[in-house]
Amino acid sequence: MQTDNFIPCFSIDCVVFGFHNNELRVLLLKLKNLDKWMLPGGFVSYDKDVDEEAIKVLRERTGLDDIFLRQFHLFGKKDRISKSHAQEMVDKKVISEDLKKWFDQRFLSLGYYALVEYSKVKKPEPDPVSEAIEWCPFSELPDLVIDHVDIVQKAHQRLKKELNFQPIGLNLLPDEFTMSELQALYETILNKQLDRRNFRRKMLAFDILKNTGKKRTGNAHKSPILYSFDQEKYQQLLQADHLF
Amino acid sequence: MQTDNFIPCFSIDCVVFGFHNNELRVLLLKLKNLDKWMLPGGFVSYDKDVDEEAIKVLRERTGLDDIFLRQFHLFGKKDRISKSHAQEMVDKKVISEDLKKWFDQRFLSLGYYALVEYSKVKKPEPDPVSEAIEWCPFSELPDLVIDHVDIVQKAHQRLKKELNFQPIGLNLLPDEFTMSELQALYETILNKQLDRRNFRRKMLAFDILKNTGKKRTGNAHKSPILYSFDQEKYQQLLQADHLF
DNA sequence: ACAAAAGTGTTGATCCTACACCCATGG
DNA sequence: CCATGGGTGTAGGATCAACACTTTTGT
Repeated sequence: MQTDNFIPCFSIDCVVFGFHNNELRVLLLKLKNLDKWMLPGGFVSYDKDVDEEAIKVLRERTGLDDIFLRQFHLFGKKDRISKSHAQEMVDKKVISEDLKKWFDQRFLSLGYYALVEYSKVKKPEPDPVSEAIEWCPFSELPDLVIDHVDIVQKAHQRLKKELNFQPIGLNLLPDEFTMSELQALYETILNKQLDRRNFRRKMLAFDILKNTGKKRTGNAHKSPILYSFDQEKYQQLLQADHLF
Repeated sequence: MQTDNFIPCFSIDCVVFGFHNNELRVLLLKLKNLDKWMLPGGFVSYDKDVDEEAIKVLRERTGLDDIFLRQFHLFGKKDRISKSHAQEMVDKKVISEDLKKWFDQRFLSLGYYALVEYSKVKKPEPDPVSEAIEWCPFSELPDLVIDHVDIVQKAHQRLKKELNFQPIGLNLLPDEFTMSELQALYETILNKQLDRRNFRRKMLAFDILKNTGKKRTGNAHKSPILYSFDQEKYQQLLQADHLF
């Protein structure tokens, strides 16, 4: 790692949300030789926009390019990283000795959250510091380094709030999906039950769903209609950001 | 200025909103020897929380301590500061030669916005780089350095959005105020007219206003009731952050 | 007495919520 | 044929927008 190119004391952390088996999940890296996990993140080169670097992190980790990605908070407490953190990383051979100085800095970390379609993410090779990359259920996060739990929680709070202003789903669901699947997504994020019939009515009223004419069969019940998003109207609504 | 103590490449900018003569205003500094203005801001010491430093900037500039202050965006474009900016500051003797190196860095700037009560702010002495400090009308901002116009605009956008989630006014109005004054504040921020009667009903429904029993006289019209905020209920509502 | 802002109440439209029935499908 | 989830409609309540009349004050 060429740390000379990086702006010092500054990092990026990305909370990547996916949705699978009716469960909200977060993409996490397992640190080598340590029973701790971390958010995918990185540093900012002197000649790159901060947002660019965040996009790069996402691309490297998920292979996805056109992604919903939002900056949401700068974590800047002076003692957010414990004194022993870098030393422990060196001791456990997570990082090499010569990187200790870099990781021993005080870091301000800018949090981003991303919404991605679970199935489209090719699970990539772990990198030099991590031995695994996994989709962990949001409801039972493993031990995370530093203040990464706070970052995930704050990202979720923000996501919940944004639901009031923005349509959501285009980035989290497959191209075709049923109304129930869309509802399950909302219920998971908001962590509360919604009325099936009212939900449908409301969603259709937004006029961002296209009935594909197809149905999903094989479910031992009535076959539900498959919908897709009307990309154009969806984007319009995203811009508008009026209340939902 | 002891730049050694500061985290490099990182600054804070504060958009301080005030309300006076039915007008939204922003606190700005006029640069010495230059026909440009800037937002009050500062840098972050290695041993201080970022939020602490923002509070400090506000205290130094307004004399106020207990202030509504929110982080809202990190401005991180690589070319947000023009190459010639630092040189110009040196040429015009805004900063001394030995500070050129510091100001020639690439800076990421964290934007905060604050709401303050205009009348409580003692207009302080300008500092070494500025020759004046003024409340400029938001609707007709002067020439600002770097991307400070964008920062102000984005702060205003965010403020508008937050109005949907939070009560506002406690920080922008004097202790006692009329319903019309409160309405004028909302109308100014939202930049649209509201119905007088519906506004009153809605506000009273929130149950955060106390009728002081007093009236404002001397206006050649019916004397309006003076209200004050019920601090306790106001704070409760702030926490709750449900929709307004 | 009058001009102008302040206080108050009502009505219709709209939106949201709660709820019940029939339909289709695979087992 | 039946269990189960999927599709549809409706009635009551709450909320919001639009609007008009009366009151108070200084001049």
